[in-house]
Amino acid sequence: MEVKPDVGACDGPVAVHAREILGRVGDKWSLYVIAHLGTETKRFTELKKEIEGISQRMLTVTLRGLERDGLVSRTVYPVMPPRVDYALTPLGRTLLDAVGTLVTWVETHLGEVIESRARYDARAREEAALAAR
Amino acid sequence: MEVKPDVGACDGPVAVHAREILGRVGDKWSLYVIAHLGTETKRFTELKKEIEGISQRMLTVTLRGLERDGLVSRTVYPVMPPRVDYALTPLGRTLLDAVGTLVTWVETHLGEVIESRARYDARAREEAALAAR
DNA sequence: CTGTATCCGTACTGATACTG
DNA sequence: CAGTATCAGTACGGATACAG
Repeated sequence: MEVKPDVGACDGPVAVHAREILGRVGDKWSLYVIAHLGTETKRFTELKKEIEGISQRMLTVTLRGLERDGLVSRTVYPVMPPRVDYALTPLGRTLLDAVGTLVTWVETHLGEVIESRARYDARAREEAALAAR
Repeated sequence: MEVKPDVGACDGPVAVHAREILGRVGDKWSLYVIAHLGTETKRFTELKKEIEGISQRMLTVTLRGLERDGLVSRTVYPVMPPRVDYALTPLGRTLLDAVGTLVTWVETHLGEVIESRARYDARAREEAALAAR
């Protein structure tokens, strides 16, 4: 796929709003929620269990944001105990490709990034030691 | 492309570190810097001018982070006035696809997201007004 | 079960001023 | 030109308690 090297270089409406959208998609949890939902329908507690480390609050906040943006649908069943289903909307499902690409990239190149960090930090420590003299 | 619906569902090392990597890639500015660099080499000020709204500090911080992760190379020319060139490394260039997919998605679906937000907010206001009685 | 409300520490951010 | 240093405001994120 061809990459557009000049996102936002033009100052049209797209550039103006692009950041807040990426802010949603790129925030700490949204990508995880989207990836975990995939094409399935899941309940609140299912997501909570599967997405390791997310707090109840953050899951709620993230789901609300995604719902507001039309990426996730929320279905409440008025039963006791309550039951709420979440699923990607058609719009949300169009994001799966992009998310999948990113996730695959991370899985593929994670090792290289970690090694690069280690090298960088080692070099930084050396230079700091040198400068101390 | 096939999406893996269960990122992090397994609790291996990938799941452990995936978030910090996505944290780098998905932070407020990294995607912009990567997209703007593309396959070109650019100077600090060029990037500063092209990426609307970024502060000098944040551009520095972002570039340092990307350099640490091995995604961006930094070349200093010891001349007066100083000149520093930035470019994507081969590793960084492998990210262009993923970034491009996301950027394209945003450009394509931005309108739908904004409309959805407007609808959601309008509905929320109605319900708030109803509840006030 | 699926939330909401609140508190509180921290990390991020931008503005500003200064340097080689 | 290309940074670094500092500081103050804010938004975020987690823990906890409580409710429908």
